[in-house]
Amino acid sequence: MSDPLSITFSALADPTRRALLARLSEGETSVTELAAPFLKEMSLPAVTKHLKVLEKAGLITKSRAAQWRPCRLNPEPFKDAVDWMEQYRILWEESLDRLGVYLKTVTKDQKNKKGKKHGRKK
Amino acid sequence: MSDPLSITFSALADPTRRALLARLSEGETSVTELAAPFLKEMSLPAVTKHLKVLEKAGLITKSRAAQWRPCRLNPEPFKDAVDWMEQYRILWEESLDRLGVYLKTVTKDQKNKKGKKHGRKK
DNA sequence: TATATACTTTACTAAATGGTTAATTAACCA
DNA sequence: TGGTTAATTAACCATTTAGTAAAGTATATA
Repeated sequence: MSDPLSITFSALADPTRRALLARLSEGETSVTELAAPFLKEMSLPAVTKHLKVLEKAGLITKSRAAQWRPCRLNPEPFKDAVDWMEQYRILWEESLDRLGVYLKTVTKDQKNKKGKKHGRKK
Repeated sequence: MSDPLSITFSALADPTRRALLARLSEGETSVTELAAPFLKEMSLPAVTKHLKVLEKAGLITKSRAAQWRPCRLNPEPFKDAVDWMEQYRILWEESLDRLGVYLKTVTKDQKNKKGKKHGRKK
């Protein structure tokens, strides 16, 4: 699993990393400041590792300023992931629509039925 | 890592699984037919496992018809993932724009410079 | 120079992931 | 009944992932 899209989705598949990205969408910050909200749940090296995952996915970049490593967002790989999803979102919403139409057809004379599952026929 | 969004992104973080979803966006099919394009690269049980990952993420559902298990797409969790991404896409495209403006400011009197890195000042 | 701050690296562990082969279940068909 | 097709389950293995504690590096500051 080494293709860029997989690496991006994999990086996004963790709540800590998504929270780090959310924080970074407000602007550049240091590792310590990024880590602060998580230090009750995990250690600083754990956050460093998460940042490394994001960095390898190309979602963030680190620079150097004295002893700090300011991190900033790099949205490009993110855009590729959105593009992949949008490509199918359309199709899938259509298929949802088709399902909707189908359900409407099937249920149009069953207006008093409440349960979504286990509905008996006729 | 057990929250729905993480499970969804994790399910998408594999090229085989994305290809399975792509195939399913054309319509319902059996496991054997879904597996066919991958049987040079991996075994049928491997595909079954991938389908199980997609199923646990709620991205597909399986029904039964004789000895076949037709699979179909279930786009709902996928939409949640798109929604999360869209939420930040806007912000991040804005930040790209800001970076673009900034770079334009910085480089407007350096039109003959070629290297992006290691550029000497003045 | 010594100490504090900001981080990273190393070495280790437990659990999850992605694959295998072989056996098993389930339905259909002759 | 016996055989074929469709798919899953079981048992196993190697690799990756996510965390830890402790040591190390680099910069600033007193």
